[in-house]
Amino acid sequence: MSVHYTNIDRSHVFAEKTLRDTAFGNGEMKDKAKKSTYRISVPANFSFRHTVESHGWYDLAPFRYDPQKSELAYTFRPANGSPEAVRIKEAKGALSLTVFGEAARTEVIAAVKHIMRLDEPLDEFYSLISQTPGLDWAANANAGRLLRSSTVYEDLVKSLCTTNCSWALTKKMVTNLVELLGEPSADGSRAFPTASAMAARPESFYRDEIRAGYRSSYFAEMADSIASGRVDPEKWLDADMPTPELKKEIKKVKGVGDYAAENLLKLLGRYDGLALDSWLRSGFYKKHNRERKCPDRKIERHYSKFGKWRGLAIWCDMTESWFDEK
DNA sequence: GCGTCCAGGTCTACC
DNA sequence: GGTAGACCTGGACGC
Repeated sequence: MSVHYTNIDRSHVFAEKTLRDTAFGNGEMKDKAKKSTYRISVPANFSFRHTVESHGWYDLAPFRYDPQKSELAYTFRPANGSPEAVRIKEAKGALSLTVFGEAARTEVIAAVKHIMRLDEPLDEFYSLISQTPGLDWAANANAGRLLRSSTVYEDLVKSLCTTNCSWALTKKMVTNLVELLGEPSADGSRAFPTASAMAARPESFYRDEIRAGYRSSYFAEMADSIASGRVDPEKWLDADMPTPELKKEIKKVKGVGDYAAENLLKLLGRYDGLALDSWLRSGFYKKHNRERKCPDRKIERHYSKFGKWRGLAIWCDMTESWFDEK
């Protein structure tokens, strides 16, 4: 997911000032909001840091991440209510959640489980890679859970924002969407805009305000189809169809091609596709092909031995250096 | 400061 | 099925 990945600048991981300025919204508003804390257990093979920093999503609004405190904040929208901010922190083999708002406990926990992928079984993947030099690190570190948003719709829009542009532009487009269309929570931070809020804006808004360029018509069309119910991305999560068929379904959304569809499929828990983009390709050339370009077919052959896990295998293979001890 | 070039993924038209 | 060109932005570069 170059998504995450295109031209990613990981120096921001330590951009403490920026994080502190924006981490948890308006302090005064936060003080007035109802505060609840919960604790949820995590699987034995779960790593907070490797999940949060698995790809660039933590750097996109409405996520806020403070690596110094190992704290991830996210503003989401409960099914029937106003947006609420939740802080997620590791706490001795569990996760500690602090919520500012009135959301039901079950709803908060369900959202965090979805975001952090706590119910995703990775034992088979770890067993497969643990004997593979160069990939065994991921099994040892419990890496491989790819952070996702609270809804498939949000991940779909973000995926579109990663296509054909630098990471800086991706961040800008997502930030603009949240700041200009997202509804504020009690702590002042904003949730990702609803499809209805997006559908209410004309194409010119996306071109002039969001700075989405030629993607503007895609945003407008996508939002309209989702708001009207013609497309329901949440159904893709439990779709009872083979991955190639689901990929075709996803690609019906204008603006979503092979890369974006396969990237979204990874966030749905299907790793059959590699989601190749320029960043992954250049990483492969450097690591496995003596820095020389090669056809995608060669990359696909290289990872074919990982079967249905190949998309996760290439991602772990290319991101190992992100977690080198600093 | 201005103009030019380039990278990035998808769509459309064409072969 | 494969390929070329257009789409748009922002960064890099030269002047």
